[in-house]
Amino acid sequence: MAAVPAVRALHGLHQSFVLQQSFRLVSLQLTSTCLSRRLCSAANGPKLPQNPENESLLENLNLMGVDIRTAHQRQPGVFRRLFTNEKVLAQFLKEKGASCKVIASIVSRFPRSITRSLDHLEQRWQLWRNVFSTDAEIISILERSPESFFRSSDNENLQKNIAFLMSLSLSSKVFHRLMTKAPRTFSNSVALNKQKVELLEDICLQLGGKNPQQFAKTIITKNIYVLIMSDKRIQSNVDTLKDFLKLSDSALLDLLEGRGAYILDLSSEYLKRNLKTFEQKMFLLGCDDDEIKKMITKYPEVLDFGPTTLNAKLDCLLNGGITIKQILEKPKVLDFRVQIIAERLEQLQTVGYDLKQNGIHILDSSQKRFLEKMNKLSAFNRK
DNA sequence: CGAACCGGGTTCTGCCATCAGA
DNA sequence: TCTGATGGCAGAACCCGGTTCG
Repeated sequence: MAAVPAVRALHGLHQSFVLQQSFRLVSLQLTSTCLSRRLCSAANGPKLPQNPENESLLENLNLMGVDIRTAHQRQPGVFRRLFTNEKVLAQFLKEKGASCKVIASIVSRFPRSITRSLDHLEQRWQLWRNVFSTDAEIISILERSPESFFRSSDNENLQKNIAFLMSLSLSSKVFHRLMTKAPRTFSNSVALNKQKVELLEDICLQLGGKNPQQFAKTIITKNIYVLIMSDKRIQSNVDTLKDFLKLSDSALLDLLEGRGAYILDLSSEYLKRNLKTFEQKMFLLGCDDDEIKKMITKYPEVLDFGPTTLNAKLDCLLNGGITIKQILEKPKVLDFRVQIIAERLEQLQTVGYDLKQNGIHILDSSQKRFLEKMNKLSAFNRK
């Protein structure tokens, strides 16, 4: 991971950006004008009330290998524009190392990308390059999610966002991850991001926390997706956990700052539904309210399993001779997928491993560790 | 030394609704 | 009335290994 000296690089960003802007404006305007004369497509005649589609644009997109049907379906308005920059965009991305196939895919999925000017593209790219050390990293994000890069035309907002998110003093590693894995965060308006951070701080204060800034930082560090989730969802999930678990404020705060942060971004209805089915299943298995709550507090990720997955895992363990009590004590054995749990149970049986006596912790180990253990057990059996 | 604890890494877009401005 | 910009939504687990404990 080229985690880039993001912090360092971005420190001087503001000053250099202002300077760059005034300098670049002159040179880029020239380039842009020249390029646009040569490369922009233009429809015949002025804009008509019927908004006819731009023929030369269609031709260009076809040549580029763009999936016109998809593009048309997604943003039909683009096709009626008099001026578009598809050739400029293609050239620009090509210079950054994107293949023709990737460019076609980007335009197919987010046609509005072809409305951006060269000047705009260069500014935006530069802002991203202050976080990433190579063009290739940015291209791979663009390929994955063209919308994240292109949806907003507001470079100033992007710059402000970077500055704001930097001000949260996230580690450079986390910042890099945020921009790589949740690039949408950076096309939110700064106001929205601020509002989301404030929400996290408020939740902390409501629960009697003393350091709201640190709390927000911890939550974002553990779950980089919280900033692209609605306030409604985050608040609802906090409320759901609070209502169900009936924890003290400080215990809930601990939970959220710990593993609980990972389930904050779940769809709130999904979380509620899983909570309900989990509760029902555990009641059926003879657990009481207290045990169920303890298990969730210990291992909140259990709420990330849909009913099918949850039941399959529990049944697999129970059929393998493990008691529900053992699972309550060590819920992390549910971490691995059913297939692995089943395979391990079978392997353990062949070497005569006594799960009742030795405990079930062995199921919660990496493949490497499990294999090592199995080898030892087999060797021991041969003696 | 092995067991147990603990936390970290991966992963998240593509579509829809709404609103403001042209 | 059309378009672009923006916010929000659904969807849904798994694996690894460092460190501490006994």
